[in-house]
Amino acid sequence: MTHDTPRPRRARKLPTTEELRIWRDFIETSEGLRSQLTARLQSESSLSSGDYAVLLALSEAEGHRMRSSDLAAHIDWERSRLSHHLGRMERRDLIRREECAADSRGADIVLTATGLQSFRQATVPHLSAVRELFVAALTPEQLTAAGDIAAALRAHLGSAGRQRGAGARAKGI
Amino acid sequence: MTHDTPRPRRARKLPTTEELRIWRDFIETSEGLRSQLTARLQSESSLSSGDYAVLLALSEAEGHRMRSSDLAAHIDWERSRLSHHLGRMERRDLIRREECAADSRGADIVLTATGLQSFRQATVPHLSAVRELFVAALTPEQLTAAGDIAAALRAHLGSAGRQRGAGARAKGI
DNA sequence: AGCTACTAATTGACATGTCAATCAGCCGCG
DNA sequence: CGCGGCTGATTGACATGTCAATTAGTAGCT
Repeated sequence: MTHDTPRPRRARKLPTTEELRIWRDFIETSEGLRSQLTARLQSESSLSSGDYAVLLALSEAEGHRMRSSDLAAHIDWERSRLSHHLGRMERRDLIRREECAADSRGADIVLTATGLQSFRQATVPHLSAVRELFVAALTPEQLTAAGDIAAALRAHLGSAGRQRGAGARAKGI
Repeated sequence: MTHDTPRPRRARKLPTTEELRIWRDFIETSEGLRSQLTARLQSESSLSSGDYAVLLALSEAEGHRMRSSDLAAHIDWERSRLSHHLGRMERRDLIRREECAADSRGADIVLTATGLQSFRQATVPHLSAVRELFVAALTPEQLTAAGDIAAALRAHLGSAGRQRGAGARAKGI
């Protein structure tokens, strides 16, 4: 008459077919959106969404310059990712690295004239693409709902997630 | 007192600040979700979401085998992407390539025993993660709304997008 | 000063994606 | 047949990401 763990009585509950369908629709659609936006940005301005995020942050920063760490925190990237990306952007003359006066370990990332110009040319087409592909596709109610859903998911991610490495990523698209 | 093109009256309409905020929330949150799911999958089964998509398709295929092209179409990947990925999966003994009897240009991709086992071990934890991070975060109304929003965006993408290369990508997460 | 611990940033190795080029085998048609 | 064009798949070059070192400089403590 033992009664220890007779049935698995699993803690894990699985989604229904319908829930799974919605999940797939949701995630695939947001992927599709992202890839469309990225492709347009690329073709209209030769910038990747990563480039855009970096340039946006720098263009808003005082003196068009920012410490590498601060930049990474601002756009929520890992530092090594940023470092690699800055290397590529520096080769294209979009940004420049300068020594940091305050802390000689640090690097100041500076927006170049070329970088600023590229960003300025990119921004209007990009924003209008956001409007066309996202905002215009939804009714006002749906748009509001999308905001609520994002907030709910994020709140949940913040509490339930976080256990495994990754947090919210990929700001600035 | 001239009145010629005093205002640009641009064809492009831009999103409002609020619309842009929702957009960013939406896209960043779905990125965060994706990265969480990917990280969990990785840590619980050493599979990437790409691996999972491929294994899922093969596990449902007749004879656990599929022509490379069909597989690519099924999961909506570019062929070269699939080819590279299959190379990596083959090295890990998750799949095997065999000559295709019908068309000797073709390749049959076959699920190995190892691959099937990995997939089977991954599926319950993965689905329960979907439930935990997505389904459980939303009210039933929000879940429905999420489905509607995805459908609306997808329909719009299908008509307005498509002009530039990329379509809906990244199935099977 | 000297030691230790912490922080900033980069680097290297490798996984993953895209695009263009290539290579081989199929097929229709003179 | 045989040739020109299409299709299936792979490849190479390179962009992008992640993770684990590594390098260099700062700071606190004795």
